[in-house]
Amino acid sequence: MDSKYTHAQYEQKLSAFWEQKGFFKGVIEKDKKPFCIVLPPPNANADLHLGHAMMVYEDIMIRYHKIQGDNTLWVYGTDHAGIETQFVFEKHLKKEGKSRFDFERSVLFQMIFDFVSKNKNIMQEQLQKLGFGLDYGNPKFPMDENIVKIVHSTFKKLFDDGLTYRAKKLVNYCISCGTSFSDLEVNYEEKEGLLWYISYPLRDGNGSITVATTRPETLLGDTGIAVHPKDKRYKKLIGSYVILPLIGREIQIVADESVDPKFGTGAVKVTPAHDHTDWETGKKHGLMSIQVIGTDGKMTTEAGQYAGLTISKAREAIVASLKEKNLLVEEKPYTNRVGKCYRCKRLIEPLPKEQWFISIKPLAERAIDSVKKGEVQVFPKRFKKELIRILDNFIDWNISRQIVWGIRIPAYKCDAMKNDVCRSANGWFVSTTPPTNCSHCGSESFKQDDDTFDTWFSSGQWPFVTLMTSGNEMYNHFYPTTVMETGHDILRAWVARMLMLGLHITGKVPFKTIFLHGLVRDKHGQKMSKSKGNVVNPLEVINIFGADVLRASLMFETKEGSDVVLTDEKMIGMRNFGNKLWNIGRFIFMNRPGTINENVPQPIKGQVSVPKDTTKILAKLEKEFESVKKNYMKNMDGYKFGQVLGDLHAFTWHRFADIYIEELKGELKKGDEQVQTSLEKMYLECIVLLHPFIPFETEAIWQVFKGENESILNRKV
RNA sequence: GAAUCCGUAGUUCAGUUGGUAGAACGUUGCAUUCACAUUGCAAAGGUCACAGGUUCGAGUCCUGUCGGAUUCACCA
Repeated sequence: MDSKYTHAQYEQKLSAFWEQKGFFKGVIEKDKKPFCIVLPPPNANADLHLGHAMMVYEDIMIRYHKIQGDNTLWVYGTDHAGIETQFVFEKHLKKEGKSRFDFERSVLFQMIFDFVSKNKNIMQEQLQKLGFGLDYGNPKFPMDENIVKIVHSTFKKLFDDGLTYRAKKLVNYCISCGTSFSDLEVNYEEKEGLLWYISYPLRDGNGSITVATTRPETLLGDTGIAVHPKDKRYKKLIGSYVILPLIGREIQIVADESVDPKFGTGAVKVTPAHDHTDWETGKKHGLMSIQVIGTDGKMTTEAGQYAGLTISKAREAIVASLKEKNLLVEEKPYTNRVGKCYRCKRLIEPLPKEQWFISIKPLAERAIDSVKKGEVQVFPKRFKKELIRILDNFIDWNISRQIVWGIRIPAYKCDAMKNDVCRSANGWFVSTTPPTNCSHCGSESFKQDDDTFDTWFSSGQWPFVTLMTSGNEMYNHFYPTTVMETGHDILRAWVARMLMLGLHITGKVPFKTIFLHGLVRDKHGQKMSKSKGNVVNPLEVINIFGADVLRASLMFETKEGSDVVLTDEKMIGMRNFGNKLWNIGRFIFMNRPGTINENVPQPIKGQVSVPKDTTKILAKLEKEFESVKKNYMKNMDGYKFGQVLGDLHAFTWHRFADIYIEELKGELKKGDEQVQTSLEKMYLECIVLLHPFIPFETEAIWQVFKGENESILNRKV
């Protein structure tokens, strides 16, 4: 053995060894206890980052349970990450001076597909570098044909169960590009403009109320006025009506907490059809939504005498009329943030568009029930309350996305609408196979919804789609999965949805336990982000220190579920620990019976060497180790991995090496067989216990002692 | 604005139903023909954020204040 452990010499070799031996291949072993984790699929659009490295918790559990003799499966897959991937891909296109509008839908889809396929391979290599024992031979991707099929049938079931509906929602619409954009694609900029103060007369003739707005032209679509419920100025007006200037519509004054009494006059006009906040306010108070601006950028017929005018012309005309009628109280300069199209830089217009929604309530109730009953356990415990709160407040889920890169919604709209059934469904029908005619009236005139599913709609089905597509036997054996391990930041976006969809589609919880890890921070406690420039690249760390050091550093001195601080000092400490571990082995190995040790120390002159009671010392050590092992099992099963690594670190280094080996050093060197075999046995047991945390080095040590073709993962007990 | 978490040694963090304050790194001193200097031995270093309360006893439980972080909402 060398005097130092060098990771570069072993890591890649051992990754290949494990893969070639097929230790992590998904197979059913009926006589063993199943233990299954589904990997939170990384987005196949960029390099590995520390968030992925945190999934080391899963590898620890998989390796631990494999060593315990369970039938383990860690499902591998990547995610298409709809909007984000399309956004990343368009950045690449932009470098070539192109945009998505230069391509047909199908061509664009294929281009992104190819881009993602290439990235998927890179992602796999990088996960292997971390030592992750995934079932790489059976990768999953949402665009796989068999997965798309299940996602389609999930939608059909929800549709048939009456849990989907069509409703309007505001989208970020660009009039000049003629399409809507995701939130990612809207750039907010400061813009100097005016704030207009407009007077709305009260219906009962007792005065008026003045509102401030940056968009007077949307006045035509006003369906309410909102004030803060505690605002003394307006308290007595809540519930009364005003006459909408120029139009004459009677609209009500409502109280809403979201209004800031300090802004403008403390009273705001509510235009649900043309403003995101107003949309929410309108929904809360049951206000109508009247669309006065069309997708062509011109005023609609709802705008009465202003119909057909462009937005800016309408604004001028309306301000002029208000002035004339003495309803314009004031004009003040005002700078506000406006959304601009990232492509053409023009103003984004929030406009209502029909989309698919899922009724969450019945799904959420069932999910809450399963959490409360303990059908699904949550670690750390504090997130149980959080999860219930999230499910309780879950609003209906809009699953339509106006992008190409995604699973296209299998909903079709009939143009003919010949019979009543057809008309009652508004002409929509859902079919999991491409239809040839309308399922209501038989008409051949229909077209498919242009929209794709929200990414979370498919990833929300991930646990069961990945197992179902591996065959019925796999599904029956491994579902519900044992643990869902992920970051607590996606409890709402992902975990809650998996729970709801899993329960509705399969009738079972998708996982028995939820284990949540924290975020990685720098030494100042700051969240890592590219803009702060404090990002640690895991691939770099692996190059310098090795994957074992990265893994151990993420685990050492952390409490389950809390955030992790990753510093150079910690990584150096873990590297030193790895080296110590190696040298303990080296020392025991070089004193194996039969090996000649030339360095047997001579007794120092004048000092009487007292013979040691080695049996007694070894018994004491054995007793100490028994308690370490007992705590190990308890804490591993209780998800206290940081604690476990800390205990093993302290025991192997500061008890086993510093105290006992130091004490028995002389005996070991003199060739005391009992001492040597006892220490070697215990050392190798420690190596096995440490394997889930430090897989490469422990395996390398194992092979030194047991032979090159041997592995901790299939050792004979 | 709401919810949650956190505040313990110079630094990063443990502290498991309340019972004498712990580790790692750093610092200081000592040790080298020794498996390991990526080492060993030893030492110094804490009003447990602050103020109340419960208790025989509080780092731990309760209330409030201050400071930090995250998530959600919002910026007309």
